[in-house]
Amino acid sequence: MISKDERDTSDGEIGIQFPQPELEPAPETYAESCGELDLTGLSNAVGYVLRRAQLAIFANFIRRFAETDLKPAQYSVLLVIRNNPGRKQSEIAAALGIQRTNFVAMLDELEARGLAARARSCVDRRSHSVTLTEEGHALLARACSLQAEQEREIAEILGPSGRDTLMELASRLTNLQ
Amino acid sequence: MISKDERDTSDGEIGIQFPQPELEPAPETYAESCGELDLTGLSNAVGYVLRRAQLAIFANFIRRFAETDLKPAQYSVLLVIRNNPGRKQSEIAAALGIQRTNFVAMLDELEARGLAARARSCVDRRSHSVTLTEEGHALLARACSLQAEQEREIAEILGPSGRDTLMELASRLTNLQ
DNA sequence: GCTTTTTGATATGCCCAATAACAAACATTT
DNA sequence: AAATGTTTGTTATTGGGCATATCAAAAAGC
Repeated sequence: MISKDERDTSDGEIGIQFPQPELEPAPETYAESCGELDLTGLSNAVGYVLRRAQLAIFANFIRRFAETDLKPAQYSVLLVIRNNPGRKQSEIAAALGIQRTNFVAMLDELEARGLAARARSCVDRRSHSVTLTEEGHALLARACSLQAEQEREIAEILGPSGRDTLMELASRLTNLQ
Repeated sequence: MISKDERDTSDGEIGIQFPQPELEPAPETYAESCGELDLTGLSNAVGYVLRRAQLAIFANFIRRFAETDLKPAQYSVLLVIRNNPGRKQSEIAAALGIQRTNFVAMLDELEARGLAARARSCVDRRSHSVTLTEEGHALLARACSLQAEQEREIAEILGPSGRDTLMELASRLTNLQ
């Protein structure tokens, strides 16, 4: 450890959890090798590659969805609400794999933006029936077409059958214990 | 919006950014439909499916790596350091797509745990050459074998060619703009 | 009636990522 | 050599995502 007294300061760039997909043979000498770094072991890791791909897609999503100011998570919430109107807050959250407790703030924001609405259930006065507002429907419609564009771009990169294959293979991994 | 005065309280379960991969036909009636929710649009989204898969792999990773107390990000850092010993702190960070600024704390912890070490470079007194300690090498060796096990499990699920295909397809997406 | 469970909510903490600002060391220019 | 600019590691701060513990109101079970 280097003492806190001998330190400097300045600043940054991107920032992702896992390395860039650039692979080069490893330097056999100890130190002063220049150029790209060796990423052996990472570029071979399925988790690493999938994460990189997923982050790229999300970044692309954010860019495409800038006009809607929707993040992937918000988009997914709106979608599920639209497809399951009137469901309980906790049901929507569970379907999304989001904890009830963390879903509160998400819904708060969507509600504050006038996209979704809570209503006390007549059947069970504890629960809230969640629905989309008209603005919610309108924005989601726009968002869906944006997402369709993204899917089209992805399909172009992977090829139609490539896309299907990727979806099928990735789906299998969801059941990993 | 429901007033803050009419509220209750309790608790949680899993919690992932995106919905579960269970798809069922959508309910055409407005409210009281029971059973699984309709996830149309999400289960068709490449980003969603990839994220679910990646999270499953990471969760599996955490479980497998419990004995090492290494998170995926830490494992990746140790790997890159081992493969590129003596490199500057900022080089390691950049290779991992981590910002210099966020890499400091990560390295701090690895150093505090005696797994990695910083050393002032003789060439450039600003920079720190990063290396693994002996314990770092030992732990990483163990970790690598754990990761190999995971890759084997994944290959079993995907089939040998399936794994290759997935890696190839996912890699292509990394270049999405 | 009493107890347990469900539901929405609050508070809090951790991890990861982004941004701004800084000081020391270097590099460049004149 | 002095002034200027850049790189490097660092701090501080912020925000998002996820987890946990706890709570009160309502409902369900006994």
